[in-house]
Amino acid sequence: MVCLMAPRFDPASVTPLFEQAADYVAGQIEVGELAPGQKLPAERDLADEWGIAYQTVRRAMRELRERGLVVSRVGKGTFVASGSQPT
Amino acid sequence: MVCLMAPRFDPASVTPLFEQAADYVAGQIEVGELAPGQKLPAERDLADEWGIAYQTVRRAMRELRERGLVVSRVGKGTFVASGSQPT
DNA sequence: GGCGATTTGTACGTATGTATT
DNA sequence: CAATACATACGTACAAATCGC
Repeated sequence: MVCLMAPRFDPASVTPLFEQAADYVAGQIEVGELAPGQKLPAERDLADEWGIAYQTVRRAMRELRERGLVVSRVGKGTFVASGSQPT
Repeated sequence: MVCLMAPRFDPASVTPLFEQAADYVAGQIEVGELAPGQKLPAERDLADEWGIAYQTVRRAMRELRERGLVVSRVGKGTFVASGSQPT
């Protein structure tokens, strides 16, 4: 099971929460903590675990999708994209 | 067959729809209109009858489950919990 | 055992309203 | 005013369990 421990995002930071969240996941992928094909927790679960709003997680995931780092499918989940490895 | 007439929930109210729905069912149980062991209509049917979204009914049912008023089983349905009577 | 219908459960996608900064 | 964030609600797709045939 993928964990993605609570990374304590900072609401007071100049970088917005959705950016912090996206960068955090991107980092986990780069480091290899999240492997291609691996399923992420549900967005609403992440919202709960991270203590931020669902729509903020949505936006973070949108960022990651646009960067090609993850792929989402309705009814299935969000997965680390194939070819998102640190070479 | 259990009916649970359309109670005309108010989308403009400060109390959210899922809360209104949960309170409505809870009231029916308290009054004895719904007896322990009795099967509720399917969640999607309730959504239709009440004119609200399935996921909103889901959340109302979640509330009721957390209050111990109903029990749900996959493939079977949702039932009024034993010990949910008005004493 | 298989198949279809029923029903709850899970999950992403989208829209809107409100509050705060 | 605009961007961010939160909460609610609706829509849709996919999944698993149960039951009757």
